[in-house]
Amino acid sequence: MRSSERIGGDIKRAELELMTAKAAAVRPAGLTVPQYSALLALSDHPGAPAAELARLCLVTPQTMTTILQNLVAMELVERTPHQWQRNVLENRLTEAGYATFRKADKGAVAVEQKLADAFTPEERAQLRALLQRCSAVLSEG
Amino acid sequence: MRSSERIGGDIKRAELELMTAKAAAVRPAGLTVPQYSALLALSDHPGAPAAELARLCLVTPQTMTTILQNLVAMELVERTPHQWQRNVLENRLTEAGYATFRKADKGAVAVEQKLADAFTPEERAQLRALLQRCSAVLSEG
DNA sequence: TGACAGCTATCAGAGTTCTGATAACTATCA
DNA sequence: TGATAGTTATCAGAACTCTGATAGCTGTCA
Repeated sequence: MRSSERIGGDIKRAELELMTAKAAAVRPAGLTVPQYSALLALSDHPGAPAAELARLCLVTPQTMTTILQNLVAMELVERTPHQWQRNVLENRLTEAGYATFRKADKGAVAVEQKLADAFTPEERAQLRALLQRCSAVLSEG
Repeated sequence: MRSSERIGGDIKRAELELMTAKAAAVRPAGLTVPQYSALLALSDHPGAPAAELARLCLVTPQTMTTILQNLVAMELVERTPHQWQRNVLENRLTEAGYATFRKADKGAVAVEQKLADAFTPEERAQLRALLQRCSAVLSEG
């Protein structure tokens, strides 16, 4: 099997370009892409524990802990003990965190919009269906 | 724009599953995916300097240096000064490096084959064309 | 009540990846 | 010859990411 016949390379390259474009889009807000992803998840799930944010962002809990530590240091996120379960820490956006997220989100949405505009609705549905089949096949075994 | 409408998420998820599957495939050989990628590039380009391997693997030279350092420590790669240009270091697979690469490559190729088999030739061409359009659009601006 | 599974969090260690800055060599061109 | 551009390599710092191991809490079920 020659490299030129491998689908994986095309997926990787597209993901790489996506990350590069998104990184450039959220950098003016002072964020990295994983930090933006965490803020996005947090804006949709206020008070979610780190483990839940990790599932939403497709990373491990350890990774999310690292990301949250940096966001707390930047005073964009607050971690407070859960009212009932003392073992759980609730995460919430601060005022500054919400403002920073909105600024970064404009850039990130622009990237997604640019990507979406490159396809007809039919092509878009086709691409997503094919990608979802990739995910399904790969996660089988 | 809702998250469910974003193409980026599908690309990311597919790439994530691909990395997970490949990681599992090359782990028995004692390699990580980036290490395998470096060995693959090296097997096609014996003696290539780190900068060229970095371009082939779509990473920065600094990253490739880190990867090569680990591979040298594992005695899978040898770095020798270039005969003419003293500034350049040539990288070559050792015997053990070649053996390890072949073992890992079997697993990696199996993953690619499984992925390819999930599509008809027409679908495969379609998917690759759509992904390449993604890359092109994203790297424009 | 006690054992167990499943959730939470965290520490430790390693590998990958980037940006930014620095240095040295080669080749070209004024 | 000397300046410039384009290579190469590397150091320093930071962020992200994983595996593996440990510990506490909650709920269920025997």
